[in-house]
Amino acid sequence: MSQSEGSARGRILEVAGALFSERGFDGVSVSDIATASGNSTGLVYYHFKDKSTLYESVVREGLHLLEATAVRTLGTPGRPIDRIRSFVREYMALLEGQPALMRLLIRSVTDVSTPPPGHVLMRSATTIERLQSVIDEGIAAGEFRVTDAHLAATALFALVNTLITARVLETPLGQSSGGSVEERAEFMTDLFLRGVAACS
Amino acid sequence: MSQSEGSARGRILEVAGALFSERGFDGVSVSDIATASGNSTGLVYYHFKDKSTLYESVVREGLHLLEATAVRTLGTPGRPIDRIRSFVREYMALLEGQPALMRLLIRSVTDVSTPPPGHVLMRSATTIERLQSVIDEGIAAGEFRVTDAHLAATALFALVNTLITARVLETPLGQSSGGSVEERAEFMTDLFLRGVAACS
DNA sequence: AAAACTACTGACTGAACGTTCAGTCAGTAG
DNA sequence: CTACTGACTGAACGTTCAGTCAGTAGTTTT
Repeated sequence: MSQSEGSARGRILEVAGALFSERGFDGVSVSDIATASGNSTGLVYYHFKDKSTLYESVVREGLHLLEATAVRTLGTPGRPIDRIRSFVREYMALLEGQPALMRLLIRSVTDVSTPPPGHVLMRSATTIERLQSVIDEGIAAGEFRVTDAHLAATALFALVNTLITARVLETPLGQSSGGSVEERAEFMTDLFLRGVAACS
Repeated sequence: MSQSEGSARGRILEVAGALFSERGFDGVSVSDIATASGNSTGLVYYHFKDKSTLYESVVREGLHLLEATAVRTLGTPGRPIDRIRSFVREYMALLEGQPALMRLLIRSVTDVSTPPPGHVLMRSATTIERLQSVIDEGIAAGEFRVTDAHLAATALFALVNTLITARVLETPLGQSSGGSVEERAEFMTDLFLRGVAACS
């Protein structure tokens, strides 16, 4: 909010996120970030201890967004089936709207050497657990019939992430999976729910 | 096979694959590869034009393995349902047996700057197309009922890849999705086939 | 008005990097 | 013995990078 304090810092974070997501941790120099944000390298080191800390801050910010979506959609009362639907819809819409975030997360998962190691996976695990407990509720309510709720939750999470990943990665190649986010989200959720449903 | 000819070259390829998969293109120096394979840097440049070409060779080799599996399992005659089952089983088993390969492929997909750009995605697209035509057959035979065969194929491909990815990435974190490859492959295929089946 | 503090600059350093290259050496064919 | 090859070495190159530091300008405190 304050003009001088935090303004440059915020701009650095923003630019760093865009660059890291496109070229990866090693592919971006501190000087790149400084220049692109209209600052000096010294200022970057004034605000962030080192390059790793800056990267960590960017990832942490993105993760917070996703987690908030999971909590909001899965945590509200309602039928399991509806909560899952709204989770998939909003989660996919969020990531589709921020391609840089999705790319950044994929990168930070694969770059074991990169900080924070395993952080993204840990957060993903809590989202999967949240999904799992909703599926467990569905089983208890007799709406779902599935032998392993955790595996089912993982599968759903996999579907959501990979469909978005495919879209994000295809863009630079000029390909397209076709259909809007909403359409693909619905198709995917239907597929999953049919696979998981207590077939009447 | 021959002792002197190709032996050093093969060793370099092997070591490069292991290192690239763990630390990424930028995280590994040519000198690292030379030292780890017991050679000089000069020899690496004797066998490979440059670092990019070496990386490309490693990725290409891995892709060939996967494509061969897809062709073999999906190309043979038989019921669509059985071909899909055997594809999932063998594809997942192959990747689970070679964690380095899976990691390398994920990396090469995310590292747009890295060579060959988009190559892995293109190959994935052909596998998805192969899956799609099997699903189309299933629809024609009245075994499947699904509105978008391409999207369904993408979803299946997503499931396979992400479940394996999860396993591969979890390992260094000491977590585990539980169950053997076969069990998880079967659970996953059932989920998918039930979602896609012409519910009787 | 002096001192202290915050935000910031840009020149600089030492290490590490990809790549090149002159040269060694075992082997082979004539 | 000569001419030649293909595999291989290791030092050296130019460049890039993360991180440092002395210093400046503006504001706030004493």
